[in-house]
Amino acid sequence: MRQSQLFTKTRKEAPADEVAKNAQLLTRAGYVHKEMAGVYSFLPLGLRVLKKIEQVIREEMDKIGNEVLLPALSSADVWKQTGRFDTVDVLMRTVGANELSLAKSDASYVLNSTHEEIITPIAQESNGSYKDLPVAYYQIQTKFRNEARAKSGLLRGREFRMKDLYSFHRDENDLKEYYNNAKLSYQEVFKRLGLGEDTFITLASGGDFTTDFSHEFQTICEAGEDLIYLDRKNKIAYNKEVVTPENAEKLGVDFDSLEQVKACEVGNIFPLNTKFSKAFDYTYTDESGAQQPVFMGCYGIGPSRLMGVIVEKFADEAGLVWPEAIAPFQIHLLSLAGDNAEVAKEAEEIYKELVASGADVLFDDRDVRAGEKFADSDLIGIPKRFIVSEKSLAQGMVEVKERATGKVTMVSITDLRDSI
RNA sequence: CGGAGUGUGGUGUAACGGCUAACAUGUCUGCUUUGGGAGCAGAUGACUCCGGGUUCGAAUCCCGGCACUCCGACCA
Repeated sequence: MRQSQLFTKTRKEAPADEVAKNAQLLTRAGYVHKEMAGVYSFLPLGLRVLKKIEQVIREEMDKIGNEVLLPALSSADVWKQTGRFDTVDVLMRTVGANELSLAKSDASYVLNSTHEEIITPIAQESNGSYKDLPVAYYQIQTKFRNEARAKSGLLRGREFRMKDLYSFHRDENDLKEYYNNAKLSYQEVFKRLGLGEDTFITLASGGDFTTDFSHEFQTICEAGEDLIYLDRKNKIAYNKEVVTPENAEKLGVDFDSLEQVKACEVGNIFPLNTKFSKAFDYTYTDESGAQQPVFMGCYGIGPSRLMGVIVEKFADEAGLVWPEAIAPFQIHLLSLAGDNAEVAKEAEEIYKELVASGADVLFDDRDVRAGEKFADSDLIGIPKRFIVSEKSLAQGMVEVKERATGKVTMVSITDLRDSI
């Protein structure tokens, strides 16, 4: 893509109302635009990153489930059926045509904050036999949560992207087996996103559900909202909310001996057991013809929050720094031509060859000074920078600079062409 | 949802209750410059968040609302 065609521009200063590092840099670099607190538009660069994160997740989830797309909007009835219509305070309730009441209890519709209420009846329709189980569905979609306090840029939004997977099983053992397997898939996702070393399975409260603990995936991050007690040696952590004398005894863990670190929850998995199948009266027929309750699990990852976490962890003073797996482009080609037509022509040719070879490249073909191109390139944070200038061309070279390390190497144009 | 703070050109800031709301940046013209957001000249751009009130006079003081940010609560 040509940078002259990119419709966003970079800014020297972040808007005063953005305090979080991720929001400041993503806004300055033109990746996102804030619509209101906790609600962002994803602009071309930001959308490319988001899609890449989602694609990594999709590839891993395809190994353990079937992708679907569920509606963001649903009827209030299904939420009333599980009793969560009145109890979930982040639920966004809304009304339809001809409805005047704004009382939340009168709302006919819901902007979904999670999809157990939607997927359970769907699964029920097609999976009524033991032969159909286990089965798992997932989606990557926009969720709504009416957070009382949206904050920290992409880290806690009122509208955000989420991958949610739901699994259905004939009994608790089968659920457990799948659940443990899902844990491994999650670890693979975070590893591929470059967060493997700093992401830990963390015991957290079972929340609303009938379980002792749920499992969170917490990434060490100063900007995170959670405090975890980390046992690095055993690669496990405990959310502060479960650090109690009773749990110390139950788990046989001395919490005081553990390292306390701030972290951000990037994933969460719950054994739901029969909570939702009971609400919808979802049973399956076993081998003997008897009706049995279906056991469920749910598994979430927040792609847009991950984007924020990755910015928080890798960015430096000069701007964003993307891991290759999710960078908006792999190569940032800068043409420092000035009025040297030969340099411009050479840069143009290299660009065309890169594109023809399928390389993922952003070409700064703008007629601006070198300093501005460097500053923008640092800010945008593409992993590799290729610089074509009078200086480098005179030696038949292209300068290659790594964004993350600042390491510079000179590569001959012939070698570069060969490697393309 | 409790507490605190802040709302001024696209962006960042300034302005004692008193002149035509100032400066920087951005954007547009022209010149100049060309390896780290360079320089010169000109132009463009604001019902000072909304609604009331006090006052001869309000960006400024008061009341109400809304929005944003931070701390806390919450986060199935």
